[in-house]
Amino acid sequence: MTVVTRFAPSPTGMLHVGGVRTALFSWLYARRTGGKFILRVEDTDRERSTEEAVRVILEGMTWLGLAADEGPYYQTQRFDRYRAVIAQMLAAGQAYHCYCTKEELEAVRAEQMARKEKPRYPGTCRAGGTPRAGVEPVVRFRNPQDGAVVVEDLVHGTVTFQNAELDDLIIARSDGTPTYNFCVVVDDMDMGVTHVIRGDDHLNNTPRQMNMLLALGATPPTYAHVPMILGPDGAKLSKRHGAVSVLQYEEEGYLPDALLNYLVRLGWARGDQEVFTREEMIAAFDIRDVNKAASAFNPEKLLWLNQQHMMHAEPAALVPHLRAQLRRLGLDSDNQVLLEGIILAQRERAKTMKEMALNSRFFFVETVEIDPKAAAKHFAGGGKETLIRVRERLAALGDWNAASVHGALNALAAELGAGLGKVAQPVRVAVTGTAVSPPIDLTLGLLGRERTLARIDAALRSAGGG
RNA sequence: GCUCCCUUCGUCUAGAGGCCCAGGACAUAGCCCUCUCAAGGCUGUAACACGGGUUCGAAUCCCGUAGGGAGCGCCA
Repeated sequence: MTVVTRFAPSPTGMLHVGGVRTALFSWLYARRTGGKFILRVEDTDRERSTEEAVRVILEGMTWLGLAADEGPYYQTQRFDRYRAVIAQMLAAGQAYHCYCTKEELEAVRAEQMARKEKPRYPGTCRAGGTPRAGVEPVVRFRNPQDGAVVVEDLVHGTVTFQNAELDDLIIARSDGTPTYNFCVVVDDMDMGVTHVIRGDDHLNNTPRQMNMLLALGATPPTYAHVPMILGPDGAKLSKRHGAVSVLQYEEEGYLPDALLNYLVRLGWARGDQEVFTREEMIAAFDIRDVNKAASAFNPEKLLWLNQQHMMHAEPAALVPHLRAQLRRLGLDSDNQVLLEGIILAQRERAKTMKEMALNSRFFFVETVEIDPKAAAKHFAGGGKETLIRVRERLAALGDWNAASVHGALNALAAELGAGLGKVAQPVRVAVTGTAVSPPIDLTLGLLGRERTLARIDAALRSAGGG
């Protein structure tokens, strides 16, 4: 049997890392087993669903490279089908009309709570409700009253629910629209979903859904309820910490593969391996190995992993990411050699592509502004004189590349009887404006002779007569 | 309140009765390397929630307790 998984987000909020991780698990499981991955947008709550949220879901999935084999389906486009199934269940006696009003039910609930009982529908209309003037009935599913439902969950193991604990849930509102638990059941059945991978906040819904599936003559899928992701402080993920749109990670300069790698390791591991390529993840992942406990989102580790991916990636593959970040700064270049050179020089000193772009601005601007503190430290005490001599040597260089620059600076340092630092720092400040940059030879090699000399001249002028 | 779920270093995790006075990673501290910053290497601090069992032997099995979470909606 071919595995069919699905990701079914509801567009009532931003797609955040929690949703992305369940999507990732579903996608990985499908890829791993050679199955099919479906995207389904659960937009039956028309008041809270937004176009914007749908857009983030679609763009986010694309950015992450979690392509769906089928879909996106929209539940709002399947209302006819839901209505037909409801009619069928009504006719078969598997569902019934309930004329109780919200007010009455709320009163009952309050009493039950006062008596410290589990609030539940008392079954007033189960034996046959009486139509009342002015009351549009809802439709309830006739849940079995005896026996138990056993969920063989792939991550939690066997979980048993007594039917006596379950009441008759509403599957259609008084305005005729179907409710969530019912739509899920019909969709999973119609779409041939074999494995439902979702957040464990749905574990309690599972027995009801299974009962409906059974009533409809369908075989319930296999379930896997994965733990939630907590904020960095261990509290539930909310807008206040961590729960930002996935697209925000793109803006911040994270690589999709790094985010995915981080997320897959939240609740799952294979021995001691930390860094996974997409292919390695697919080859190693099994939903059965996912942990049961919730885990806290750790931004520092994500940062570390992002850098790991930056360092392991082909420089050419990072060029589009660098350019995208440069454009955000109002800079750009199509010089492939320069861009790849910068990536090679900067990737071990930046944790995100955004940071890399920020640190590389001096390669793309005409003139740099020199940090006064850096100037004070490195142009004083002979620094300026050193700079003059460096300029002479560099101007006289035949070939201009990292190796020749390296040779010239080293030779000068040796002649001065000083460490390379004495020579490199003044130059670094002059050409980059700060005391921090990639190795000086690489930096000058990429910058080019013209700009290097011009910046040294400018620095010399600004350093004045002192 | 009731039902269901969960519990190894600050964080993510390895661990499926002896290999564990608990291993790796992030973070953190120190050292090394070094033209700056990094990256990298080495070393350190740091955990089996608690209490009972079962067993020759338990982080691993069982039962409680505590703590956390979810559900109990004409939300998804």
